[in-house]
Amino acid sequence: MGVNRTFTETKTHEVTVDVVILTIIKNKLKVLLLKRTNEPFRGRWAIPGGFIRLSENLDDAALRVLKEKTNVQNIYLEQLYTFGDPLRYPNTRVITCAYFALLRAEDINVKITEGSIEWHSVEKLPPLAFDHKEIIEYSLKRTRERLELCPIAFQLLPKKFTLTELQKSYELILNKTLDKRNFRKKMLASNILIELNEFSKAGSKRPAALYSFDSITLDSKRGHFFS
Amino acid sequence: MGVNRTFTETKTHEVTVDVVILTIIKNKLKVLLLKRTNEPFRGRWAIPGGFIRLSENLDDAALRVLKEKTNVQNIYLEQLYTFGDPLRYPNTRVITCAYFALLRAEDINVKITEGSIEWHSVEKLPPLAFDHKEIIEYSLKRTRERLELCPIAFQLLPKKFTLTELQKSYELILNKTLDKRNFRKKMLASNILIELNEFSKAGSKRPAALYSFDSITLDSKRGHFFS
DNA sequence: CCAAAAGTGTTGAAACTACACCCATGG
DNA sequence: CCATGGGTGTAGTTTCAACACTTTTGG
Repeated sequence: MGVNRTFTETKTHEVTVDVVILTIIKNKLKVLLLKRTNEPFRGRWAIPGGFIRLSENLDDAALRVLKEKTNVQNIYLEQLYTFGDPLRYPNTRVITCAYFALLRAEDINVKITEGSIEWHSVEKLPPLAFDHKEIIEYSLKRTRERLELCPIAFQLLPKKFTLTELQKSYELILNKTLDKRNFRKKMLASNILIELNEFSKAGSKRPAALYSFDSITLDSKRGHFFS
Repeated sequence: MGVNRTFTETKTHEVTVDVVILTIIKNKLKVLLLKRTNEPFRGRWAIPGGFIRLSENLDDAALRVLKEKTNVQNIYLEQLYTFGDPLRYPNTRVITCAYFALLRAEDINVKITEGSIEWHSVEKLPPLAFDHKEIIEYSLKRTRERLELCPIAFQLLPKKFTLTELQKSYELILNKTLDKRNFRKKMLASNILIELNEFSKAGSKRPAALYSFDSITLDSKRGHFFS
């Protein structure tokens, strides 16, 4: 099959889950990377992953990996794609079922130990182990597609946020600037925002109105957004 | 993990590909099913599948399964989702990477041996092995989503087709009726159809204009349709 | 009083929906 | 000549893109 490595067909596959964990920190879209301590690719950065236990389903395996690394639950988690090129992993056949997760920086409950687990800006990734660059890029593409259908950007924002922050998160994900008036019009028209009667003054001069997401409306629209 | 079956953690997973093969026959959306000759689920209908060879990537494995059953190549084939519930397969842990394929009935080059390999209408499926009902339903959902973005319905039609046939294929996939004038307007405006100067008289009274797809335009729009 | 971000409306273009009748042919 | 499916256009609505100035506050 065009592969210049021989395999014993009696040998079996190994199966892992890998999770692309995305968040926004300081106005940058970031991905969580671990520095590998084992061969292969010892010393390279990689997205977190692990073997799937025989008794757990794939979503549970991804949640477990996520929880181990970030200690968060209850976030947006979606199966991304399964990568199974025979050469993606040296010497062994490892098929990985990749997931991606979006979470709020404020919810992350883990010590970022400089040098072994770090957030990296998605637009300047270090050299990565295996095919993890491809996996991260695909997760960004998928996130963009999702965002155009449903407002998953929530998942990246604090519970109370300004419209400018929401717009910034859209712009970071879609990697383009949006028109402020059109953006606000569309968001407010969608009826998924609750205007809190609170104001943020952080960083700005004029206080900005805070909003949160209407989880009830959102649930009722789930069928519409997520089909 | 909420599973009332015990597994030896040293045991390893098996990994298969399963392929949902869809076509249109006699104005019905059909899926290819095989009658299982082995346990488990001996005698039940199932979608074609097989183990992934250590030296082949997932797409190649799906293509191989497809070719074995239908002897066609060069069709629309897309990875669907990976199903890995520990209880989906009795006694063994089998993770399956599901694909779906769309193909023209006229291209299918295989003896449909009544009773062991058959086309079944998707709206009245027989009892199926494993989680194959779920897999088929998910493939229909995905096909609908794709169709709203790009005209993959081509893949189900003969090379020359009438606009009515094209509309019927949309209606079968989307499971709703469409307005004839709006449909034709939109299709013709998209510039992906070539009007052949030929006419079909099959089945109808007035001859209908035949069209084919403009593969050049289609390729150049691939970025637009498929992103 | 000035810098900086918040906030706000209108207009034109494009896309979509709804809707009803005549046409060409085979039998 | 009639039954059958093929073929066509318009008007109202909604959605989207483009675009610039005023307001509020902190310093």
